[in-house]
Amino acid sequence: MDHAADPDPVLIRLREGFERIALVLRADLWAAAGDAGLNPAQAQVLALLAARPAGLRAKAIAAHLAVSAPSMADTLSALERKRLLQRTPDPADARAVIARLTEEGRALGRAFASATSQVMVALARLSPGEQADLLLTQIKLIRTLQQAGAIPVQRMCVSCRHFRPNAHPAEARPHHCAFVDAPIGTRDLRLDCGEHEAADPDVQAATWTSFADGSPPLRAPADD
Amino acid sequence: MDHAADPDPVLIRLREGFERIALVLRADLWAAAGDAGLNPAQAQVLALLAARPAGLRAKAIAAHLAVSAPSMADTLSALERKRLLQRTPDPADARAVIARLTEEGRALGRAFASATSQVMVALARLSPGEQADLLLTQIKLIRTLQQAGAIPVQRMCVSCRHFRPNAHPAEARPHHCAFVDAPIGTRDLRLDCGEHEAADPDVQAATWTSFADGSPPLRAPADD
DNA sequence: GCGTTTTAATTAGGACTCCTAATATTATGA
DNA sequence: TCATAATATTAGGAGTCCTAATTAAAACGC
Repeated sequence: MDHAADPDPVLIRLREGFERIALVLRADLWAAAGDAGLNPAQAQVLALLAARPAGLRAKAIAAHLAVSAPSMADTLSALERKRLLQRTPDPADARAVIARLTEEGRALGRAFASATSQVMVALARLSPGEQADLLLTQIKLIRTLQQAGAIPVQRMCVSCRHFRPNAHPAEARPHHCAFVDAPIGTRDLRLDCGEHEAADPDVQAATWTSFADGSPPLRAPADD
Repeated sequence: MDHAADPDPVLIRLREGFERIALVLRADLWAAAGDAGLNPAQAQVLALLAARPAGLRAKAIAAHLAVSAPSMADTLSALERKRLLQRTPDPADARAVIARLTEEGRALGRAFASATSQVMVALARLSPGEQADLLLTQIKLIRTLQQAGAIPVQRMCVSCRHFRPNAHPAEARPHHCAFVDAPIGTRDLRLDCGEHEAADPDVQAATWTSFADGSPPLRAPADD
């Protein structure tokens, strides 16, 4: 397998930690989904699409949930059979289909997305500062994974054109969202915001530098 | 579902972050397992048992991987068919079965447990301090989940009778492992140590207090 | 403009996970 | 001792998940 230079042991431990937590997440998902007569794969699709009123292409859903397109076709068929989802042809591309939730599906998806789980109960016992640090670390990891092509582009604040890092230096909520025109702190940063609009690559890079370094914004705040 | 008082939004975001990372972990596992003609469930069993030379009961394996006993029986049968694992009756309890890896299974399991993954590549880009903080946070979460009964007891340093928190205050590696008789830093803390021996509950509680607060050890270091 | 290549989705086929319920067997305890 | 609990497995069934092959539409090259 990979005998070329064993990796730093701390990396293995951190991966193990994530794996342990992932097992609990999966168990939580079985519990929540099972109550509704579904399984984790179906629940994940509902939770994902609940935040996407316009729907998503089958291929994009597969990419977001890290399964193959045929696997996703199976799951979409199961959900359509259960009247929780509809597939319609994409007007912009006759090959593609767009999957949207029905009303019932949307209600279920929202419930899955906001349901309390055992992992959240454990997270609640961390201090607010630890929660903020953890969120920041997750954002860094997700950004790296995204840049490596391991996951599709996420709708995070840090890549949004409405995001103004360190617009209010030295305050508890140093950043700013120009869309809602409100200050935001580290704990408020979204991983999947419905209002996200990707900034230009150059702006994204500059925004990230400012965000990560705590330095003042590098660009004129006039493009909104 | 759970309409009683929506949870703190930051908890949902943190769970989402873990979910994103969990998807990558699963994809990594498919990739590694697929190369060996296995699937994630089988690879997880091999990785778990590779660290348990004495083997583990079927029920315990199921608990560790958060699946039902019949599901685990399926997976164990698949692995036995592939000659990667053997089931033998437990001499201490004629109802129980102990699963052990064959030589081939052990080699594969070790490879899975130490293989580099996309998540580890991303983790490597964090600073050493961030890695230490993240590991500490994971330990806190895992400990809480363990106390809540969401996961079985783990073989972590912080619950081991050989662990001496803050034995070397104000040093880079403040803790100490009496088994290997060496100082250990936060980054060295194990989540699953083969030499783990559970300390008495009272001692565990005192150890945790000292560890989490950074205060000196509360007990006489004479029980080893 | 028209063939070639690429892309999106699905079907086909098969291994296997995962569940609940039921069963056999052994341990535990009133 | 006899009922209860615990361990594992079998039975049955839904559904995930893969790769390979297929259909159809879009994009590209010249």
